[in-house]
Amino acid sequence: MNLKQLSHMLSLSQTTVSRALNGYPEVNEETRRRVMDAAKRHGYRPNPSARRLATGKSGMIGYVLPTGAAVDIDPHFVEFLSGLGDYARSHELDLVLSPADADDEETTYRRIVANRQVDAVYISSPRPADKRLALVNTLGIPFVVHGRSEGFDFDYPYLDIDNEGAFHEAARLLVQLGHQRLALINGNERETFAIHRERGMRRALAASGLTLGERHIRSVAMTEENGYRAARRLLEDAEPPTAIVCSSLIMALGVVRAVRDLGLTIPGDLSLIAHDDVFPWLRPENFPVPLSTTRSSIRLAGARIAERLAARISGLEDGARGEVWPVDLVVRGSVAGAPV
Amino acid sequence: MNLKQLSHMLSLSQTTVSRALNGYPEVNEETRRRVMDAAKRHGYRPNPSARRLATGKSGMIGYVLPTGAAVDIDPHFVEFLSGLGDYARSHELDLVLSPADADDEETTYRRIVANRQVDAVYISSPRPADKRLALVNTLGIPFVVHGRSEGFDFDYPYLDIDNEGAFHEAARLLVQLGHQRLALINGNERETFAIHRERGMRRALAASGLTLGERHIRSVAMTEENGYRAARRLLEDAEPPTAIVCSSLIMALGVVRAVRDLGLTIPGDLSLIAHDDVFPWLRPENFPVPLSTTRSSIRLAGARIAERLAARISGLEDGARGEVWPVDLVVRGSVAGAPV
DNA sequence: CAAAATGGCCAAAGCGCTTTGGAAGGCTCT
DNA sequence: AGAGCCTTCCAAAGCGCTTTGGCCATTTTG
Repeated sequence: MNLKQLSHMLSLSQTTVSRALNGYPEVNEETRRRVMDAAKRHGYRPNPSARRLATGKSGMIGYVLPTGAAVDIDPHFVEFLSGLGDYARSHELDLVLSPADADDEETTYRRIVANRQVDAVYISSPRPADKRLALVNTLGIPFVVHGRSEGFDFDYPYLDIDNEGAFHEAARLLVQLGHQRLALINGNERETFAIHRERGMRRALAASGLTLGERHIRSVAMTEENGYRAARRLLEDAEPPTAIVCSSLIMALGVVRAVRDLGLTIPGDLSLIAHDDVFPWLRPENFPVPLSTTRSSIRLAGARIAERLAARISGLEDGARGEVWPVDLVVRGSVAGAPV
Repeated sequence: MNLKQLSHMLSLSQTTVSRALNGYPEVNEETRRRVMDAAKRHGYRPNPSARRLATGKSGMIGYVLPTGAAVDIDPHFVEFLSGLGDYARSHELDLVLSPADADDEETTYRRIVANRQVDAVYISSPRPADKRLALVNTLGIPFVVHGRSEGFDFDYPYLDIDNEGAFHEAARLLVQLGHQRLALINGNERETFAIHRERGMRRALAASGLTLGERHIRSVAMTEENGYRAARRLLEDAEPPTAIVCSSLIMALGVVRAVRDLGLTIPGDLSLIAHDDVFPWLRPENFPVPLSTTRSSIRLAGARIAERLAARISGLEDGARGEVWPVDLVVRGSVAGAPV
């Protein structure tokens, strides 16, 4: 059933039927009702390919997926996707993933924009002065960034959590509990979120005249193994930290293992706070010692980003509105006063 | 730059240029070269929307993503996606995720087929007599199943690992080490892979006159917490198992925690083998006691599925070829002879 | 009361490809 | 020499929508 057939059986022109269906004003309400009714009764659905060709709109949102033999997709991605799906499902919005060589995403961005394959894109894990941002900005496709970049002379729409504030609060608590030597096990130091977390922590320490020595920062990919290694190096140092703040739950698993291997205890010898993106399959309260966390659901962020992308596509949102979500600090058994 | 312009500047008809570009035989090799050359020089790329409208082919593969407030996307999905991307990247194949209400995926399947949004789909985590399989089979869209179903009177193309064999081998090893009471912590019992694993284990036990009691099987969603709970119930039983086979690394984390909480040790009091899908962020060799595993890279499976989907789209593969990959049994410190 | 504005509809021209149904020219073959 | 056959190319007809420009009848306006 296509438009031609439908309009013929209604004895109307394609124009009128099309307009009626798409809510244009220049059609009689009575006629519109007739059309709507017939369309529903015959299960008419406009052919998206044809509509795309005519309008240039695809009704899909895009994501360029960096891939490569040495590239692992972040497990957080799945949670983000759940959130995106939560929103997209009820709006018949599809998501197209375009795999790209991680060393050359630009080609792919250009392709999907030139081909008008998607109406909007989102960008995740941005870095300062991230090229992708500058690119999509000049390409003129609607987008929303999950996270923040830095060092641009233009504004852009984003959704980020208050990483700096979160780690500031975490460190502040530890300092108040008497800890003097704190350490940070961070994610990739080139990503903005990691920079912000470090900044927040430094700020909290500085407020009490403390500093974060180079030896007390480790920036690594977020795996259990890296968490373990980082913790070992920190704890086997001549001046080991008495508290660690850690950028992910998965790394925290490694930290806990290292602590155990060294015959230390949490929170007796070491206080630990980690950031929790809220995975259904790994929960901080179930750690051997319930883990204190800075918590922010990445799934909710996914849903919100989908919502904003949809809004930007339909013109309901414009401008460069940045949105920063506060982060909860949830205190559990893994923090205690500094050992004496 | 579109076909019209290109053909005009070559003083050729659109027909000829189109044919030259798409490798049809009825065009002079000399002309074809000229066309190819000009196309490359001017960076001509056929408009996919137009091509879609004309041919009905989209050049994309689809996946219906079950979502819902109570539905979590499997973290394995991300690894699978990495593999898919490994192949798709070099073939300019995009993946479109269509979020669907987990209780009604049929509507979405019908939509994407009716709309010709994708050229092929893949189906994951099938159950016996899975409705989706019957559906796509009748809808007539090319597909490949990741995993296997059961109880159909038609064959279908799939890629699966030898779950039954893997768990058979794992259990056989444990029996040979003298274990008499084995337990299984499985995934969702309604999914085929879980059924196969249980079957494999039962077969191994039966071969030695042993059985797997109802109390010694737990089927749960694969989270750390569920692994913990299942292990506690098993180990606090009047007749606790001396060995556990576990369907995922994440659940194994919970098992290890339970063992510890109960003051037991691995492998002294309990031998443990888990299935490893090969996550970059959690590796069995880094468990407190290196974990024995049945191992199969889900990422490689993703790449292979993408390859087969592409082959089916282009007609290089047809029929209902099923492909079953063997699974490695990797023995590490977590298994030992049964306690005396 | 003529002129202008409005409401409701339509025919046809795109959108940029692929594909059908020739057609022209050169060749071989009887 | 004419029929028949390749080879190589082309004009034009889709694919199924949206949108432009206009038409007619009715209503409003000065």
